[in-house]
Amino acid sequence: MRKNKFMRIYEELTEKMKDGTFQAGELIPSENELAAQYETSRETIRKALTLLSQNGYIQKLRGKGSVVLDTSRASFPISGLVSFKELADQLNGTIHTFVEELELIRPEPYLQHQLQCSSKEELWKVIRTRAFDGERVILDKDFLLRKQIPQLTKDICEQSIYAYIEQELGITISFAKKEITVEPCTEEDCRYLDMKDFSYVVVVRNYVYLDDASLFQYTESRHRLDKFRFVDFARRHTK
Amino acid sequence: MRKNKFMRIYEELTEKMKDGTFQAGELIPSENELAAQYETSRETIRKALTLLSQNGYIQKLRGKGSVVLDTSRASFPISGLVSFKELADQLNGTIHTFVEELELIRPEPYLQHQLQCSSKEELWKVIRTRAFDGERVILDKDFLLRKQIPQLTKDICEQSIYAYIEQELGITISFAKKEITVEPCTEEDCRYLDMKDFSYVVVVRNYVYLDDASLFQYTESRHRLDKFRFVDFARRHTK
DNA sequence: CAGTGGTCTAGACCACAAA
DNA sequence: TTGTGGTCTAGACCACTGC
Repeated sequence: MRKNKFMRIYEELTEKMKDGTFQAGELIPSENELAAQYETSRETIRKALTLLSQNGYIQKLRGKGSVVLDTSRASFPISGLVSFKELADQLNGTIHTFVEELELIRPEPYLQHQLQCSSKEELWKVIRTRAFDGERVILDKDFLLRKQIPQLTKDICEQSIYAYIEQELGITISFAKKEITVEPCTEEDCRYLDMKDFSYVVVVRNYVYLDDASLFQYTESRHRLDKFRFVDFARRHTK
Repeated sequence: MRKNKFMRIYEELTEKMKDGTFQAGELIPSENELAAQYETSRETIRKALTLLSQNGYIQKLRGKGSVVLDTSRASFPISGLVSFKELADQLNGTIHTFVEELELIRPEPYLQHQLQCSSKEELWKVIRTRAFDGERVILDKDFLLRKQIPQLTKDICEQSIYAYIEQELGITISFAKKEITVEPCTEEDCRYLDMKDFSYVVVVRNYVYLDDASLFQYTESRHRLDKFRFVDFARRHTK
């Protein structure tokens, strides 16, 4: 057995919701029934169902059962840790990524603060633009610690840095903090983006942490106003 | 005993992180130690620690322990389900809420779609503006189903609809979906807000669901560009 | 090696919903 | 009353960390 049991059950159940075995609005089998079906304990089933609930697939109702939620209606990126590539895959229009800059730098004070590192640390600085249907509307500025990512190439940046880090290097991203504001556009925005008459950009600042709780990437994603969209699915944990 | 044991432990531990008993960067006692201290089973301790981890207080490290994260740096609203009142309590400036409209309506097609209700359903329509330091910068439009909220008064709307619903009516809000976009301002925005020269607003659409998975509130919160800020803390559940 | 967190089990009792 | 999900227990074995 390669995977955790509860994860396997989680995946089998999501499959059944996608292929229509379980329809939105219906109840799935009870925890006891599932425990019997999968020949496991109820706590293990509960772990799988908790995951389903946290990811918006079901809603547990005490005394009644677990109802399947309508996920088709929303197609929300589940809980916001979504890379550009994943997003692009979901869309139709023609999308291109241009690597504008790729170099090693020493951080100035602003970056030292954002990345909580010293001025001696070497940093990868990657600037990319994203074009939808020929218009450059997103400017992505990534800063990564050299000590964790020894090598970075233009090719990798054109694909997905994220995928490279996780799949090739085997580094696991654990959590991220996002901050969204709207700010006047800078000279840099005007240089790289097709700003039209817009004089503001939506700035998404992303702080990415690893499994060992160390901060390792700071990303600034700057979007032209009219092309920005963010979806979030928030579930209550604490009463 | 009024509360769940794991919730009591969760709260005691958050206390210790706030009052400095546990410092950021340090390890908290191991699960076995905590189980002994609190005279409970390890699984119950694990439930409390899982909550702490999901809410950004600690990071669990296999083989090592659980380290306390630095929450002071961010002061993020935990996972995005934050009412205006909670936010206001955290800020310093003078803040006022004005109830501009409060009435019962029948939904037009757009609202029928957003709330998934029929045209015969009665709806509360509440329009409020929020002023920071004398400037009206947020326009909140709330739509609630009459059948769930029989009575609504100007007083309640001036305080917190959210608090009224949860505390007075005993209805529990379970989860919410958020959508953030930037849109040209409408005539309504100009009428109610001090728009200055801004011709766009940040629109946050909120779909609020109850414990029984029924949609019950649709809220549109419209912010002047320069006063908008959103913070999100996303943790990875699925591998 | 000992200690950590991650998973899993087979029970138990509870609060709640529906018939 | 029966069946549901929610909580809790006292064990067990595993994978990983650090010494």
